[in-house]
Order: sequence, then C-alpha cells, then structure tokens
Amino acid sequence: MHKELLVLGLLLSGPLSGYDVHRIVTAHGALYSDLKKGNVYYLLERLAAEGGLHVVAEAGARGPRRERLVYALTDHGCQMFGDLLREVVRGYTVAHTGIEVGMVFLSYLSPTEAIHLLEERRQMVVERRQLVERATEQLHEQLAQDHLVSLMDAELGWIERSVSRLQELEKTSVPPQQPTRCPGTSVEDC
Amino acid sequence: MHKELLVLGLLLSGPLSGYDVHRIVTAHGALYSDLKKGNVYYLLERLAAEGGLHVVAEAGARGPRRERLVYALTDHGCQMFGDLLREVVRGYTVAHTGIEVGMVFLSYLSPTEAIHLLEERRQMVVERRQLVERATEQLHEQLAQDHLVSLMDAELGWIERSVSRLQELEKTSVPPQQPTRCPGTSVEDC
DNA sequence: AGCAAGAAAGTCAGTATTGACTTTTCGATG
DNA sequence: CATCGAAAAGTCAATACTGACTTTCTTGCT
Repeated sequence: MHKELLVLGLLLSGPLSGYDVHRIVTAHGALYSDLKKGNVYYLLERLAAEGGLHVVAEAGARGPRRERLVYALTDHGCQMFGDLLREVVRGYTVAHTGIEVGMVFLSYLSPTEAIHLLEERRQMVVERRQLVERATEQLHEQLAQDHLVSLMDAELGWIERSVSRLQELEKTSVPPQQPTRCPGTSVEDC
Repeated sequence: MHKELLVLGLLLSGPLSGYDVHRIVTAHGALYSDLKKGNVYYLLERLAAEGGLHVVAEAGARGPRRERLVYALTDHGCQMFGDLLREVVRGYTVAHTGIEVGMVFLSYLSPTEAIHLLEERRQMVVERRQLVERATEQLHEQLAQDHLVSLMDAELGWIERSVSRLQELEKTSVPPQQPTRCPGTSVEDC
C-alpha cells in the first residue's frame, strides 16, 4: 500500500518511465522500501488503469521495446497521493521483520547458540546503519533517515539487553528449560 | 518467509489444525505478524508438500468439512524450523511500515498539516503500545515483547523530534519550500 | 571492422496473499 | 421445538509480487 505512495510520490516531481522509477528507488538504497522491477511495471499499469496516471509520451529507448512509456500524474492521481499519504502516516502498522517471531522460538535453541545468533545480527544491523546514515540536506529526507536510524538503535539496545538476559540464563540453569518437543530427537540436533 | 517459521514453530509444541494455528496467532494479537486465514491453509499445504509436515489425523469438526486435517511436524520439518530460525534471526531486514516513505513526501503538505498527522500517529502508537505491553512470564516472549516496545518507543521519540523540527519550519519560513508540482493546482488542495 | 561485455528496458510464468463467500453446527430465546 | 444468530472450519477466485529470462544498444578493445 505504501508502494503506491512511493510511485505516486516520485511522479510528483515530473513524469517518469518505469525504468526511471526503479532506478531512483534502488539508488536511494535502504531509505525506501525495496521495489522489484516487475512490481514497478505492475503498479504503473494498475495506477494508470485506475485513472491516477496517464501515458505522456513514448520516449526513444535503448531496450528491446523501441519506445518506453512515460507516465505522469493526473489530477486524480494527485488526489490519490494525498489520500494515501494521510492514510499511511496515520495508520501505525507494527514492523514485522520476523525477528519477534524468531525471538519467541529462540527458546528452542541453547542460550549459547541464541546469543551467538544475536551477535551476528548485531553485526548486520551495525553495517546497515552505516549505509543509511549518509547525509542528505533535504529536511524531510533527514527526518525519514532519522526514523530508520532510531529503529536500528532501538534494535541494537534490545539485542544488548537480550544477550545479557540470556547470559544469566546460561550461567544459572544448565541445562536450561528446554521445551523439547521435536519428534523423537532433542531439539538441539534439529 | 517468517510466516513459515511461525507455523512450524507453533507446531513444535504438538499437532494442530489450520484453524488452531490461526486462532493461536490472532489470540496473541500484535506479538506475531498477522496471518490471514487463507494464508494459513496455503502454508500448511505447501509445507506438507515439501515434506515438512504430515497429516496426522482427521478430528471431528463442526464446520462444513466433516473432518478437519491436523498437521504434525516431520523430522524434516524440524530441520526446516531450525534453518529458518537461524536465517530469520541473522538476516536483518529493515522494517518497512511505509512511514519512511510517508515522511519523505510530507514535504508536499504544509508543516501545519504534517504536524497534525504526526500527532495522530503518536496517538495510534501509544494505544498499540499498551496492547503489546501486557505481561508474560515466558522469558522469550518477554524478549520478543521488549523488541516491539523498544521499536515503538523509538518511534515516539522520533515523532517528538520531527514535530519540533517542523514547528521551527512553521515559524521561520511562511510560506515554506513547497515543491509544488501537482499538475495545474497547488499541492495543498490535492 | 568485429566482437564481447555490460547496461537499458522491459515481459511473463509462477508463486504468495487476500478477502469475500460457504456450509454446518451449537446455544439461546421466544 | 422452530428459528435466528454466531462461531467453526474452511474454499476459491482475484489480486499482488517475484525472479528468471529476453532483446536491443553502446562502449571498449583488438
């Protein structure tokens, strides 16, 4: 749903082809959500069918299609953009990266391995954080960046705390509460 | 991808029918990702086709199908669980809730409206936070909760900061930098 | 001039996800 | 004891998304 917003938003600053949209998004890297090529073309077509975009020109291109379609916002598309923007900002949706699910089930691993995995994750996050943290001068892009960075920092803090608590577990209770239920075998050798 | 993990994980503690899986997930509310009914059945079927699950029994049921299928983990499924768990925990993926995208494009609204929208969002987050924050005694569920709560707190902090900066903008530069590009009209009346 | 490597600009068949509909059974109520 | 509404337990057609493949240019080298 925010993918539509992204496409419409980019088109606010002028007409673009599908290729352009994809290029811009991937160039901005981690700041925007990832948007696969196929998806971009699909979205453009659908938004056009809904009357939010219209084909503006068929610029000469180098690819297999001799002309590439360039899309522009219609008035209705502009309206759609506004509506979506309000909707997206208002509606908080929990970020489901899967780690919450993973965390719940880490109990099926030994604390030692759990800690190890979390450390690996920490590394990942730190690297990503650096990628995102390159400066922009645009205020609003800064705020968007700040958002991502804050989330990452929160995650780093969380990892820290989780590791500590697992370390306590590791020391105090060996073997720890292992809800072993794997059919036949111990969970450890799954 | 973490949906598979969720399903497999729940089955670790014993066989379940599709209905059960869905019930458990929705009962836990915000802690897990949302998993629609249709999706559950699809996942179960696919995982079974891949040899991770097998049908264990056909308990009597009240629904339209007189017997409902009950699935259990196979050894291979247990293996799959372990692999997925490691993969999910290791791989950090940025949480794309759409707000980053929204934030970038908030520049197309007046600072005043932007602030207003963010305040509404704050409200939402606060409410959700309360929902998530009900206690569990399970250590690992606590850690999962802690994760979500941390993210929400990070978001609240971010909203705070963003609002401040937009307020400055509001005061110092009226009318602010408005990249008006909506075809024909001013962006404000989109 | 000829050729290989790579980038431009997609297409499309397969896979995943959604949401609206269905059918049966149960419990409560008049 | 007829029936009305809700919950159980799904199904399925439509929609969205992905990734692997394709074709045409351009550039750089020999």
